[in-house]
Amino acid sequence: MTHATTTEQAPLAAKVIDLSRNTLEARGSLSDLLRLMGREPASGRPESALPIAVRRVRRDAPLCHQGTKAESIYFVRSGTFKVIQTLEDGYDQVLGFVGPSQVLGFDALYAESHPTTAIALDEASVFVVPLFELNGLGECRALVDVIHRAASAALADQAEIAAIMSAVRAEVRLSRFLLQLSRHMAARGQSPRRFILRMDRRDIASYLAVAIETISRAFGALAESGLITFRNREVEIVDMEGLHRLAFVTRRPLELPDQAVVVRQSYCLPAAA
Amino acid sequence: MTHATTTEQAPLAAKVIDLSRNTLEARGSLSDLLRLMGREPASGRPESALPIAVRRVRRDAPLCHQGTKAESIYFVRSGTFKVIQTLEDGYDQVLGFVGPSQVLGFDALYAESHPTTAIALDEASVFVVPLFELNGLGECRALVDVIHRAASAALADQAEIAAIMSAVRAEVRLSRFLLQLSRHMAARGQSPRRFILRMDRRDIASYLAVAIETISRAFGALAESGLITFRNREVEIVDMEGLHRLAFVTRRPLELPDQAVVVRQSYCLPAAA
DNA sequence: CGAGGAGTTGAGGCTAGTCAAGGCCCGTGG
DNA sequence: CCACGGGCCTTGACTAGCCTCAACTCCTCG
Repeated sequence: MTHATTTEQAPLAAKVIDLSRNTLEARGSLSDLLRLMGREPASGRPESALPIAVRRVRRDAPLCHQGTKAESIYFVRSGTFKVIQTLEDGYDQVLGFVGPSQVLGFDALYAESHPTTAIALDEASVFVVPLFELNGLGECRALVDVIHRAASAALADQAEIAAIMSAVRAEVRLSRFLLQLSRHMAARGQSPRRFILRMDRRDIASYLAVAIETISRAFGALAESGLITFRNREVEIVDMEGLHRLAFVTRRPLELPDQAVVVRQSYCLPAAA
Repeated sequence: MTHATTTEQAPLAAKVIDLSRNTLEARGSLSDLLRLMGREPASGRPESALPIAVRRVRRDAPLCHQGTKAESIYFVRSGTFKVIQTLEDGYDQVLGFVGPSQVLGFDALYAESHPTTAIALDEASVFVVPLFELNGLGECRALVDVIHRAASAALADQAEIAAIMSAVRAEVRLSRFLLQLSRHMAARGQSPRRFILRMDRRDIASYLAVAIETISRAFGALAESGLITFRNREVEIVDMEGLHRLAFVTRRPLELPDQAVVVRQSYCLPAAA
C-alpha cells in the first residue's frame, strides 16, 4: 500500500518526504498531527499532506522496549501509556503516564536505544516519526516546532515526579497525583472532576513510590475526609479546593504560630471544617 | 535577580546569524560548543565560527528563575547547577544537578516561562542559545543535533529521580545517588571513585526526598560498613562493587557475611511481582 | 576569638512497609 | 445461569525505620 519504492537520495533533495514509508498499519498526515498538537496547520501548504504513519497498539502491548534500538519517536494519538524502567534488581519503576498529544521515545535520541519501556494501558494509537528523518526536517518548521515543544513539555512533566515525591505523607502524594491527572484531563477538554483511572493500583504505587496497600489506605482516607469519592478506578473529586490545600503541605509546616494547629490538622487529614 | 541585562540592540543584520548578539560577558564559537558536547566540528565549515555568547554565573546566583520569561537555552560549560522548583507551599524541591555538557532551560520551551530555577553551586559558565534563533537554525545541522541529544539526555536523566526514589531505605537512595555522581564524573573524565560534592546536605536531602538528618546518618552508615569514606563533602568510594550491590540488590536480605551493613529489609518497594 | 552556618548525634512518636486474610469484580467453564 | 477461580483491591495487626525536635560539634569566616 505504501510507496514500496526506493530509498535513494537524501530527503533534502526531494521535496516530498514521506514519513510513512515504513507504514505500519494506517496512514495519517502532518495536518492530522498538527491538529492533535493544537496547532492549526496552515492550509494550502503542500506539506500538510505529508503522510505520517499511524501505529496501533493493543492493550498491555509495548510500544517500544527498554534496550532495543530506537527507530522513531511517537506522538500519542489516542489511549494512555505507562512508561516504565526496569531496574537492575528487576523492579519495574513507573516513570509516568503519557496520554494524547504527548510525546514518547524522545529520550532514546541521545543513546539510540530506548532507556525506557512504554506499555499501552488500553487500546492506543500513535503517530510515528522515524528518527532517520529528523535531520531532514529542517524545512518543515511546523513539525520541528511541535517536536521541540512536546519534548520540552515531557521534560517539565518528568519534574513532577520529584515534586510528588517531596511529600512525605501518602495522602499528600496521592492527592498531588490526582490533581496532576485532573489537569491533564482538563487540558484534553475532559472533566477535571470526574475520571476513570487507566492504571491499576500497582502502577500508582510504583509511580508514587509507596506500597500498594498504602495507596489503598490513602484512597480510603481521602474519601473519608470528603475530598473525593471513588469506586475502583472511577474517581470523583468532590472538594477540589480542599484537595489542593492538602496537596501542598510538603514538609512539616514551617512556623505558623497560631495557624500551626490548623495546618497540622489538614496535614493529618481530617480536613478543615 | 541579577539580570545582567545588556539589552543593547544589535543591528538585525538578517542573514548573519549571530547567536551572541546579546552577548553578556564573553564570546565563544559554535566549534567551542561542539567540542564541549563531544562533537568534533568539521573544520573548514564557515559555521564553525558562528559566535555563541558565553555567560558567567557567580556562585549561588540564578541562571534562570522560575516564572520568568524564557529567552534562551543554555549549555553548561563549566561549574555545576542545581535545578529547583518552588512548590506552592514554598518548599524548594531539588530536581537535579546539572554539570558540563548538559543542557539547561529546555523545559521552558513549551511554556515560554521557566518552570524551574537553576542556581550555580560554584563559579560557572554557560553557552547561551537564544530561543528566537531556534527556528532559524534549520541550516545548522550540527547545532540542532546537539540540542536534540542534550534534551533527550536531560529527559533520560530526569528518569533517575524516580529510580532513586523507588528505594525505600535511605542508605540505598544515597548509594544510588553516589553511583549516579560517580558515573557523571567518569563521563567527564574525572575520577569516579573520589570526588567532592558540590551541593550541601540540604540539597541532597531534598533531591533524595528524605530528612537532612537521615542523610547524615546514611553517610555514617555507608562509611561504617566500609563502602565509602568521607570528610564533609569529600567522598571516596572504597568498595564500588559493594556499593553497587547495596544500591540494587535490594529485595532480599542479601547476606553480607559479617558486615555491619544491616541490609535487613532494603526492599526496593512493593510490587510483589 | 566569637558568631553562625553546616553537619552530626540522640530520643521519641508515628507513618508506612510487611505479612496475612478476607472481599470484590469479572472472566471462564460447567 | 450459576459456580468457580483468579486477579485486583481492601483491611487488620505488627514492626521497622524515618521524621521531628533538640542539643551538640565542627568548620569557616569576619
